[in-house]
Amino acid sequence: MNIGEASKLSGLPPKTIRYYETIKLVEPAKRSENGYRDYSENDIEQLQFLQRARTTGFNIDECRQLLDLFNNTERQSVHVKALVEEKAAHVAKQIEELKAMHQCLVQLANSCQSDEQPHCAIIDSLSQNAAAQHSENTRKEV
Amino acid sequence: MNIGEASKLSGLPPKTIRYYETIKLVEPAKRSENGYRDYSENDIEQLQFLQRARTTGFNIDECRQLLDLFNNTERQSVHVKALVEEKAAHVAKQIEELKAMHQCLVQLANSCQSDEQPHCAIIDSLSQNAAAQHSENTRKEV
DNA sequence: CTTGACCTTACCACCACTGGAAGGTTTATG
DNA sequence: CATAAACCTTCCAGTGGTGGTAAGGTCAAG
Repeated sequence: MNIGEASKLSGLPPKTIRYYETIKLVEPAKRSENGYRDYSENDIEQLQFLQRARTTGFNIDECRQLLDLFNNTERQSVHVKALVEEKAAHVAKQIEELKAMHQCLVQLANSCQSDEQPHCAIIDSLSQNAAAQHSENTRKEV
Repeated sequence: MNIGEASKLSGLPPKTIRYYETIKLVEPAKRSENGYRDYSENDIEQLQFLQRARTTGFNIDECRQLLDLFNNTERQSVHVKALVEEKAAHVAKQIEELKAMHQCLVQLANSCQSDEQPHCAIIDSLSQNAAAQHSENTRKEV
């Protein structure tokens, strides 16, 4: 089957499938006589696996490891779980960072009196002395 | 002052400062007779402003807008606030997405019996039919 | 005089694609 | 049968925000 159909079945754009081949994430597909890539059922499975793993949040390197485990019938499930848990911990950390960032943004927004005047506590806060936002009269000594 | 000191005062690596110049995020710095970049107090302020805005989570394009507002004494604080609130909403959305991803990973990890056997519910779940994980005897008809 | 710490430009690499150009092949339609 | 549309191919460039390196100029200290 051609790359177009493989794309539909796997949910990955043709470009991405070719890209995965160039970075050796998947084996190069067989070629038909006309030079077109020709995908087997097994190839499709791998591509679907990758599509799911990517949308689940694994990056290419992690997908490579998962795919190795996927293709290795000697695998031990404890290894797979370790990989997933590591990833979960990483995502949890990202969430914490974003929460902090969000909190910071909300505080900034709240500090602004939001009118047609040029004076803005957000600008003050991002400029010069971050301490300024802690004093009530956020004065413009700049 | 040279770029090294500007770097220390602003918290931005010299590379990043030069990069900001090439993408015209900041005005090109004056040059000393020897060709070295020469930074003024005002330049440092702008760089510090950028450093804070970046670590607060604004990307380059958003920094460009913030910097315009920073430099525009005719600004209306309501515009600044709008920018920050938009960003906060965006970050909130990112957090939700990551939470969903985290939830998915945790479920995957929990579904795995984690032993030395090759059979693994995580692999099953990422491969072929996601429905397989719902049946108890996740058989290998593949 | 030499060493080392700075500075300069310019280029490649990263991640995970995505878009486009230029060209070959197949299929559908007139 | 001619042509056009829809495929397919490879290759090149760009994204964001640096990091790293190279090759070279400048400056201060011993």
